Amino acid sequence: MEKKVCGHEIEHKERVEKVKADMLSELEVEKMAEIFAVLSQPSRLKLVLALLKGDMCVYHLTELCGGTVSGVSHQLRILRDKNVVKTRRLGKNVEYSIADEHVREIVEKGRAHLIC
Amino acid sequence: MEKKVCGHEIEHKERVEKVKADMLSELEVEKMAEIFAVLSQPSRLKLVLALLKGDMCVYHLTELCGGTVSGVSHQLRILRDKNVVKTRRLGKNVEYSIADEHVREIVEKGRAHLIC
DNA sequence: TGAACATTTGAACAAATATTCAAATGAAAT
DNA sequence: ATTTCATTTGAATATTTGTTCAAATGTTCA
Repeated sequence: MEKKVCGHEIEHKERVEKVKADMLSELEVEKMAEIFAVLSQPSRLKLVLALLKGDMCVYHLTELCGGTVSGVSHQLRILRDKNVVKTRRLGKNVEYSIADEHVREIVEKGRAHLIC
Repeated sequence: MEKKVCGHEIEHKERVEKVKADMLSELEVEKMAEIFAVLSQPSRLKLVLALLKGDMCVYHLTELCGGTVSGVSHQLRILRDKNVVKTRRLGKNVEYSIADEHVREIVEKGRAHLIC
């Protein structure tokens, strides 16, 4: 006998097991969450948005995004550790740039969601 | 006289001003960051991943994703407040589903970044 | 109406995270 | 070599955020 709604009967339990089977592993979910975590801080997202428009050194990023140079450097380190940005040294300066194009896509999708 | 690298000279200041001009507002960046923040918690992301496979009630989501019913309900509330999921009541149960397709796209992009 | 079930809420606690400030490192020029 | 400029680091504080437990709400069915 079938219930209209889930009353946690066996039938649904089987369905749950099926969905469970092709869920991502705990580790994969955590890795994925990290990408979003990195973009979830306005101060950091602002840095990424700025870098999407052009490569820049810490000083200019600070001018553009506010805060202190030290603070910005801390954020950039996190972005770097999580493969969102990369660096190259140019004399006394360090130039930051977006690490790969996936980042651009993720950010764009996020922006699209904003508009709705 | 032009320097090879940015020594924070006037020329670059102008470029910075130009980029600043078409940056998103503080509020827009915060709104955008919120979307990512919501997906940045493994426990929450797992719920979203599950719901992308099918609509479900709190109880089943808890079975699938672990934790306590109360905890899951708290997370779902956050997801709901941020327009990631929506609800409809079905008798005693509340069925959760993904609020809009943008969510799917964002999550997929995040997953793509994972693979690289 | 009251008993049973499903979900939500609030408050308290615990854990994770950003930001600040001072000091350290790295690179270039004098 | 030492001074100057650009960036990074570490430790401390402050803030935000997730999780838990107990109680409350809403819904159905007898």
